[in-house]
Amino acid sequence: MYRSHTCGELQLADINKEVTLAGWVQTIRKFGSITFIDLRDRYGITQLLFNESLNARLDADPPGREFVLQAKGKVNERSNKNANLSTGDIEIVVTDFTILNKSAVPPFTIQDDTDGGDDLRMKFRFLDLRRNAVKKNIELRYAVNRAARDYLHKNSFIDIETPFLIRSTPEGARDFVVPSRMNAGQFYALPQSPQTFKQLLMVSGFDRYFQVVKCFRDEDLRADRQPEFTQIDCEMSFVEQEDILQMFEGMVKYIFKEVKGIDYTETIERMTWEEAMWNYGNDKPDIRFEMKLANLKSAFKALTFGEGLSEVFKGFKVFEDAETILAIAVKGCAEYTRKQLDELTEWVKRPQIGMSGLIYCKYNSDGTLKSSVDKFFNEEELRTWATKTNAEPGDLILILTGKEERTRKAMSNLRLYMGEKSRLRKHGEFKLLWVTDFPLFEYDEEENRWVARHHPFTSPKPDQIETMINNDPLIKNADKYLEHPYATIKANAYDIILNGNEIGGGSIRIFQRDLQEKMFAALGMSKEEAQHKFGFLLGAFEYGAPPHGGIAFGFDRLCAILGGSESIKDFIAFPKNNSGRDVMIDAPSTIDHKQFEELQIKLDLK
RNA sequence: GGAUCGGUAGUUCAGUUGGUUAGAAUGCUGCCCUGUCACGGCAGAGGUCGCGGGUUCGAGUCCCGUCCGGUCCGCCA
Repeated sequence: MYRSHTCGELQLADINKEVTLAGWVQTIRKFGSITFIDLRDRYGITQLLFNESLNARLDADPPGREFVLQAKGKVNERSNKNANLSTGDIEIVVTDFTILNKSAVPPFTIQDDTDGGDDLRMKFRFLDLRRNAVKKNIELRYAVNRAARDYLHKNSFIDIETPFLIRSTPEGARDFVVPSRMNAGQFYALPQSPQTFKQLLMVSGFDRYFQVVKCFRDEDLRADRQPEFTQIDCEMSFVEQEDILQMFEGMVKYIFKEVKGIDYTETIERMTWEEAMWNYGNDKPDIRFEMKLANLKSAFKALTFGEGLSEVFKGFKVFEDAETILAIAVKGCAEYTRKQLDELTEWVKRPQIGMSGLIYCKYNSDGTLKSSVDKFFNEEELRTWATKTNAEPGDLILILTGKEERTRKAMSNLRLYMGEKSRLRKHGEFKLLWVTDFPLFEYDEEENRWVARHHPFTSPKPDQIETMINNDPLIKNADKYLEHPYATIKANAYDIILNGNEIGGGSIRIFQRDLQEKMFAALGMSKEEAQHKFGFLLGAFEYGAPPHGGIAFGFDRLCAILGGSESIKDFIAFPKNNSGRDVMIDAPSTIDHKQFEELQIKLDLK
């Protein structure tokens, strides 16, 4: 028996017990004839006291940081207690000890606020995971996983594994491919999601499926994007959109309760994609704060409730030429100094935002208005801006102008930036939101065709199926794609947003062969091509496919947000870096000549 | 594919206008210390300034290239 107790459990009640502990040496504090060693394991830290009698043995075989140590002794009440430690009332008076294994000096300190940089921590991830700060993230991840499974199990979902070696489909993200030795010259692809398999499971009659499953996408990475990531993938039969929203609201709320102890009792807010884009410039708004975008002028044709050109802009060229003029009112910022406003201007001019300038208008607390464009507008005109932005005395109105899409995106970023600055994005506050009625199609100007915004298995709103079927997807003049009927078709698709992050998304699927074929045709796929790539699914739809729909949650991202972090790397035991490398095992790597030979593959690197 | 920030002791960083022997903290090693818990005190070791080239009497510092890492844009159905 290596241990009788863990390093996190002994209390005053255990005094005088003979115990054996095993763990890692956190710190050693020597005081001449007595020595303290803090012993750490997964559960906590317990102080060991080595009296004079053990000095000879300590000198002969001195333990160091991160040595694996087994210690036998008696639980003793401390004379000086440590309130910072859960076991701080007691210590172990050691009678015997064994060094189970030595350790090299670790390259960084195993502490909450380590001195190690990211790169080094990733190289020695196995040590990094010993740190409480990282360990608790991994534990939180398991708690979320367990809560999700628990909820889904209670609701009759069953976990079914789907294959990782599948066929490549060029729709969507770039596939990771795996060469097949037994089928030389052919390749598997790793799934971007188990989408088609879960739909086939619906045809099979498993009417409630889920899987906590790895997905793979060979695209460039970000702080919240890894090449392999985990989804909570779910699908249900005989459901409408409302059924899905209800079921998975329930799941998210259950997770909140189980993992964070939060009673999220209020109904989750909903808005359409149009409302989100119009009011927040973004399809995943952070609704912890208002600061809605005021559209002073908009040419956003895909939105059906746009406003016309206002008369107040006459004579000011920047406004007259702009496709869009967007404004926000930032609460209580009318006192901003010239320097602060210049900094904001610089911020929007950065290449990532890409605006050419920022117009401001201070709505002073005394009710007067002062703008950066005073020579074009009188106070009366400025007041209409204040009305449109719902500004009050003391607020600062910020205005961006330019091309529709770019300006909307920039303003959405500026809104978040000002929200952050004004501390409106409160840590520890969680606000969920459903965004519904996404466009079914998006126009891809490079490929010069419509692409599915969600994926090609998403169904159109029932009353818009006619629009899809009766219109030729071909566009002669690519500039005018917004005027094409396809631009207005909405999908039975929905995203769930948490604090401005998309944590899940799904749709009601197409389940009839002919509609699915029409969809492929709309995406510019010939009948033969569709049959070749998705024949298995089209075929299955002929054998009694039930109406179905589902959702997939970004598990890593959900964990990160619940853990109060922006980066999902801290919630993945062994993550990859920005270039998709695992710096610990140094992957990817070259392979042997023999392996190439077996695969009958010849490298020809450019 | 692009932008941007960084790379100096084991680690985290400082290093001025290009100028003597490249510093601090922490970690590490040795000695002292019976109640510490960020222990303390004394002493010591520790550097290919990412790499390659250039400018210069002289480069950690300036220029060019390159590699590595972070963040972002494009991309991510």
